[in-house]
This record gives sequence, C-alpha cells and structure tokens, in this order.
Amino acid sequence: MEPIRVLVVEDDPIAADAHAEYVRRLDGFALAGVARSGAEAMALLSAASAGGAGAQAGPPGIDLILLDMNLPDAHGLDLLRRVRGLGLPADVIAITAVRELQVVRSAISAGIVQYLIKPFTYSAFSDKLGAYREFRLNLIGQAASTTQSEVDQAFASLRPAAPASLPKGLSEDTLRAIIGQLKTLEEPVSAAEVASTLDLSRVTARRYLEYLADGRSVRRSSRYGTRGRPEFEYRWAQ
Amino acid sequence: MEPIRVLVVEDDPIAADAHAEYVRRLDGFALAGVARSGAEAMALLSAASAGGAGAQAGPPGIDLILLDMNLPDAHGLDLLRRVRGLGLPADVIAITAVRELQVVRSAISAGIVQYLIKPFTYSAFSDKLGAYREFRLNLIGQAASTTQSEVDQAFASLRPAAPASLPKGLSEDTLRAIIGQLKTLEEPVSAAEVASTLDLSRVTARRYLEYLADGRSVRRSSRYGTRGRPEFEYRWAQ
DNA sequence: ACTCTTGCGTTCATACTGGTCGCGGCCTCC
DNA sequence: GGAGGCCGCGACCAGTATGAACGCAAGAGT
Repeated sequence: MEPIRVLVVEDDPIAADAHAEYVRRLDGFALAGVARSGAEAMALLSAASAGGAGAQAGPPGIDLILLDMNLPDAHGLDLLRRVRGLGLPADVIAITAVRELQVVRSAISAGIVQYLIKPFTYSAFSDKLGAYREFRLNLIGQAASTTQSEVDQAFASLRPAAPASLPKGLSEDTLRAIIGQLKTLEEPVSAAEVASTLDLSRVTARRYLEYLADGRSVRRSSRYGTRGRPEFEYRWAQ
Repeated sequence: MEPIRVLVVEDDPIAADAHAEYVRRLDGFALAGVARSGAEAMALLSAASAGGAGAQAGPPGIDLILLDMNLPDAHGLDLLRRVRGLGLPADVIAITAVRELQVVRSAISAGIVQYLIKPFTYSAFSDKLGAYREFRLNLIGQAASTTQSEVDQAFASLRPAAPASLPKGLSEDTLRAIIGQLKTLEEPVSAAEVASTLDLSRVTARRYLEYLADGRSVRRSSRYGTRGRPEFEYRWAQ
C-alpha cells in the first residue's frame, strides 16, 4: 500500500513542526510538504498536481491536507474554496484553534473530512488520521464499481463515534446530559438544582460539575445571601 | 425549528418528482425547488443566496442539495465544484445511479455529506436525510462556540446506520427476537428485562442491544434514581 | 462579639449493573 | 464420525450512582 501523502498548512513554525513530526510518526502516511501560507500551499498543490495528476500512477499528488484556518494571507476557508474550485482530489482535515460554530459549519459544508480543535493530544490526532486511512482503504480496496453498503462502510469508518476518554467514575451519557442542561439554561445553577432536574443525586451532579469546572468548560462561583453554607453555582463558559 | 430547505437537482422528470415527493413526506424538510439541469440549479442557487445570504435571518437560502451526477449540460461533480467555488453554505447529498469508484471518491473529496446509490427505497432515503437532520441539530443547537466532542458528535450522526452484514457472534434469529420484543414494548427496557422475558442471558441480550444502539436503531439512555450502578435502558427508535 | 442555626460541600461505604473471559453445547463441513 | 467454528452462558471484576455521616462557612440571634 502506498503511503498517503500529507501536506501540512500552518503558519506557526512550532505547530507546523509538531504536525509534521506527528505525521512522520504514523504508519501509512508520508509528509509531502509544509506550507506556511496560503500562497505557498497553492504553489505546492499545483506543482504536485501538475506532476502527478492525470496520469494513472503519478507518484506525487497530495492526498490529504492538514489545514489551519488562521493563515497570514488568507482564511483557511478561502484556501479551501480555491482548492475545491480547482477540483483537486485532496481531502482536507481542518486543524485549528478556531472554535466558532460558524466556521465549523462552513468548513463542513465546504467538504472537510475531519475537524480537529487545537490544542489536541497526539492520540486525538492519531485517531483522526487513522480513521481517514481506514476510510481510504475501504474505498480503494474495492473494485471499480461499488455498492451502497460499501459506500456506507467507508463513511462509517470516517465518522467514528469515539469521543475523548473520561476519567474513571464518569460516564459519557451522564456528562452529556449535564452539559445539555447547562447549555439550555442561561442562568447559573447549583449542583442541587441540576440534580433535581435530571433526577440525579446531588453528589453525582456535583462530581460532573466539578470535572467540567476543572476543564474550564464551566465557571464556578459562590452564591451568598441565604442562610447556611454558601452554595456553588455553575455556568457554562462562553 | 425551521425546516431544512432542499433543492432537488435531477434531469429525469419521474425521478425528480419522486425525490420531491419523498422530501415533502419528511418532517423537518421543505422543498425549495427542483432543477432539471446544471444551469437551472446554478440559477436557483444564486437567486436563493442573493435573497437570503449575508443577512442574519434571511428566510430563503438552500441548506441541502440532492444532486444527481448525470445532468444534461454538466457533470454533477462540475456543478458541485462550481457551488463550492462560490462558497455557498449548502450541503450536498449525492443521489445517483453512478457507482464508479472514481466518481464516488471524487464526490467525497469534493465534500458531499452522503452518497446514495439509485435505485433506493424510501427507507434508505429517509435514513440518509434523517441522519443529516440530526447532524444539523447537533451543530446548530449549540452555542456560538463549540468543543471537540460536540464536533465529533455531529460527525458521528452523519455516520450511516447498520452495516448490512452481522458481525461475528450475533445470529439472525436472536436479533429478530430482540427486535420484536423491543417493538412490542413502548416503554424503554433494560438489558436484564429483555433477557428474562426472552429467556436469554443478560450478557447475550446486552450484546444485541448494544449492536442495535450502535446502528442507531435503538436509543440508549441511563436510568437513574435507584441505588447501584445505573442501568441502561433501550428503546426502539421510531 | 460570641454562639447557634442552617444547609451545602465532602467523604465513605454500599448496592447493583456493565463488561470481559473462557467454557460448553450444537451445528456444519469435511 | 471427527474437527472446527459459532453462539450463548456463568462467573468474575470493574465501574458508577446512591445515601448517610461529618464538617464547614455564612447569616441570625443574644
């Protein structure tokens, strides 16, 4: 199996090095280049496609782009649109600190294959690229013509349902329920209030809220004015 | 929730009518138009985006395109590239009889969201669009900023449901028995309850239920309130 | 200013289920 | 008729929410 040729597009030199190193560490991938700007990326892409496209077995050609959204000379989405306009056969994984919903939404409709939010761990990175490799194997291993279930299979491997791992004692379901509860309410809520709404015990609710506060997803503050020990109240951050 | 506005692009009048009718039958979707050619599609798209883009609450705008690959005046992939080049925020589901691997591959890298091979049943169609609706709810229901796990969640809901063939360790008979059991009961049931009703072991029942939950045929949720480790309860979806 | 009251934070033991491993019966294919 | 694989089961271990008990911090009362 030929390796998947990867182009890293990232203006921050430290991050670019890190991504390149990550790619080198993975089996089945080959680093095809690093671009520090949108212009550089376009140049590399057209050079590669001029060399390798068209021909059946052209050796170069970029298979996968790891694309940062914040580039010095262009927004990542613009670059993505230009690439699409050229009809280059490269897939794109967005790797960026941008977490605005609007950008995520646009990136997805522009046809990215994965969206990875910085900062991330090596294992998150490896998961995403691994999923992409599997997706590729699923499609390319097939004959020239395919079936619905094969296509479904390929899509399935591209969209894994493997969220980040939680510390012991916490469950994915409960965490989602609590996050959902927090997000629907604008007001800060106490652990006891969350507990009674979700039919949980106060202790359990508190454990999850404390975990979220630890990860900076929620803000914790004290609620004074009532008798008794002051209560903590939690509010979804941002 | 506003309906998802769908544009059907299909040159065969019979198929176009069928797709339009299918869309009308689905909750949460609205038919925004039918185009018989690439040119017509581009005209409708730019009209819609001129009316509705830019503005925050523009009512029109196309959210989703059901795109045939074989159009009289252009290949579907070309149309797709032009749409992408304009940066329109529409997502695309390819619906086509074309099953060449090369086309599927290109369509995916051009950023389609699903690929549906004709001929298909209404239920296959409904599955694909339902998955897309869920994906949208996942993303749009969120606040302005998002997290990695939410993005993953959204991608995961785009993943097609059950693979056609059963994984090892599961038998057709047992699966049918369990599905039958779930369908007759309206109430969510725990793995242990299913097991005792069907005279199976808890382990076996759980394996099947988990398989079904993975394929999105059943919904899994936690049952709180009692002491001890929380129980999962399973309910037939729709 | 000191103590009392109050109610939540925190810890701990407990209960009950989920998940995994290896075994055994049964069917199928040599 | 023997061998191999498949599927369900029992039993263990780990996981996860609960409830009670204890302690602490802020207001209320004297």
